[in-house]
Amino acid sequence: MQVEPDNVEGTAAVMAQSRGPTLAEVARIAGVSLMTASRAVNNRPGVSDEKREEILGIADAIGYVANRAAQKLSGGRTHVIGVIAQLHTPFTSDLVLGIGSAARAVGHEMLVYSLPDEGRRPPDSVVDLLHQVADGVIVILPYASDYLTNLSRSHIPIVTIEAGETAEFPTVAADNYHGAAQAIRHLHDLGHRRIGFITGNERLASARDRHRAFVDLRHQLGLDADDDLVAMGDFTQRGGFVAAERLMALASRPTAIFAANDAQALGAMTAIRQAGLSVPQDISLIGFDDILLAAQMHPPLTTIRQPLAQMARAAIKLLLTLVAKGEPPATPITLPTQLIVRETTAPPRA
Amino acid sequence: MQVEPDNVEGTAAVMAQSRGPTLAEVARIAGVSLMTASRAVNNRPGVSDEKREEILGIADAIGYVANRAAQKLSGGRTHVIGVIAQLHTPFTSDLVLGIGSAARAVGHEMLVYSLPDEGRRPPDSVVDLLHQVADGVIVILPYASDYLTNLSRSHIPIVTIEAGETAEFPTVAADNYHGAAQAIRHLHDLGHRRIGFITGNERLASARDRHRAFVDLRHQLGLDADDDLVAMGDFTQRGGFVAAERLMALASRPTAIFAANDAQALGAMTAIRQAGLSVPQDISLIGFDDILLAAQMHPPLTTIRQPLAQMARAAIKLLLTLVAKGEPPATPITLPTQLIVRETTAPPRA
DNA sequence: TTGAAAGCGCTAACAC
DNA sequence: GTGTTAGCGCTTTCAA
Repeated sequence: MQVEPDNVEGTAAVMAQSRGPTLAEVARIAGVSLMTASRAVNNRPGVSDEKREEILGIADAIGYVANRAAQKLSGGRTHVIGVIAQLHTPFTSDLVLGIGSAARAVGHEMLVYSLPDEGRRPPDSVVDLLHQVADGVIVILPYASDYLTNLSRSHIPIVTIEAGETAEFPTVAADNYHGAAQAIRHLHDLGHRRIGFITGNERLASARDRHRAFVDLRHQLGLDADDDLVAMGDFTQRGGFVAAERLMALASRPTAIFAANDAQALGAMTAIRQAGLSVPQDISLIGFDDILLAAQMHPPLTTIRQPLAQMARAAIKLLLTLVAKGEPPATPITLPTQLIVRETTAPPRA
Repeated sequence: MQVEPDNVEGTAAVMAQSRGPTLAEVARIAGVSLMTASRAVNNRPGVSDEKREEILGIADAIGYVANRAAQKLSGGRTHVIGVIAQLHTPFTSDLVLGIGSAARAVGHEMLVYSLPDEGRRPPDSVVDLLHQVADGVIVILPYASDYLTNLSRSHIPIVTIEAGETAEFPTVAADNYHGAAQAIRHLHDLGHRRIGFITGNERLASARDRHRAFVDLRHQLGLDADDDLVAMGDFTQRGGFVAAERLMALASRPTAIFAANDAQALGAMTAIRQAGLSVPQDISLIGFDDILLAAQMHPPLTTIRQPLAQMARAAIKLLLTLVAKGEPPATPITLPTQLIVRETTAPPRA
């Protein structure tokens, strides 16, 4: 059952190229030059309205579909945007969907390259691959990987979502610091004074910002500040599980836990239950992201919502501007978060 | 905050084309012709071993990356395969990841087009778009959409996973009939005699096969056969919720429910709980697919596993063969399923 | 085993 | 407003 590509290709024979109608045909039928047809089809100036309409009609009639490979090759715009993301991660894949909608809303299509699992090194040329068909690329930084360094070589229009170690590219992100602050304040308002924190993958700025907010707020609000209350996570569900286990094993357990993202909150939920406790009666739990799943858990998860749709739109806008003007990266765009209170947080036991 | 693409493009100015090294450069440095370089790089016969190695070395040294758009345009192979799928659906997105791995395992890359939500009509030209860069396309049929009809026009190498209404393309699928039979047998073995069924979206062959198995087995095993016990679903979580609500409202409730997929089982779980019952004490629940989430639910879901990795490999193999030989579609490939017993099934209450 | 010529479908640049 | 020319980077012929 092993596929042997070389073998298969060795037999290459028929190669159904099946090319459809081309611009040349449209032009021929319309009795105009290639360029006039091109201008009409691409909605550009330089064609009389009547001719334009006629050409468009013909194109539609014979089912003309622009060949993006050819457009790209000749230096044109394809109206395709590429996205590089790790589809395994819930927040990331939700975000990809949002980018797709945002792209379509402005007349572009989206093509996605799914980064392989961690550990397997992503091919260096992925950005090139996407750029060979897309006008620009949006990179949703993976939870782990020094991927950005590879990217910085290429001079391709790139926008990142969630900055990593370095910030060499135009970036869109949620206000992670204030979002995390919202979470802590919510727990504090409910009466919690002993709050545990599960960190994210601190190679990402988002994780570091959330951590920083936790430390700052804990101090500002005068909460218990044992080092034990901070457990290292990595943004994965498994990481959240392990970290929460450690928190549960503490002599003096926290009455609430803030997980740096929803995936970890999910893992924490399992650990809490395995310790024979229940949420929110024994332990309150709050996450970050508001992934689709958060509302569907039992009980539904209280969390900090990242403005996914807004982030997607902002990233697209940034990218399109970059593609068009080749402008230097503006300052990072930061979007506000929102506290979503569901059923995993409650006042602490008396 | 609205993006106006035309506006943006109007300002087009710099357009950083940033092209990297080309084959021509490799050839020039190596002191050979373009064709020799091409043959060497593509691992094809017609080049002496020493020349080949030298050329490969140079290509590597100057960071040559093949331009797939150009390859495609001139009728060559790009070693990219395209996937069209609805990323919203858990099983589908799991499968996409599997296809990615399978593709990489045989030296190909995968590019994904995510079909927009139902209701919004997918652009007809998506297959063309993908085919303009990929050698062939794998279509994971969406839970709803007469998408296939649009596809049949194009003469592009296409393999589908999960057949829909028609079966015009080479297809890979799990053995839905026997998988569903496994589910019913499992419940029967536990002692259940009154089993509810939540159908899938019956526009897909997979849903119809599972339904057929339910009806057949129910008869063979002499189970209760009220019409009420079959509730229509659509493969979505919401659909499962609504269908289960109906089953819960029955005067004579089933003691077990078979949901045609895991997403619906998730929805059913919520409905069962809202009816004040618990799984599996009051009602046993079994799903189909074994999505990643199934094992992470509380309690973990008993289900029928589709052989995802195998399906992915088979689809890739089929596609590559099709691309190379242009052979007529072989008979559909059917892969066996597996019963995964977790914690949502138990003997009925005495 | 190697190379030269032609062209894939399109657009930028420059005519008119 | 319209057309012509050239060429993107590669691979297919076909010839040596």
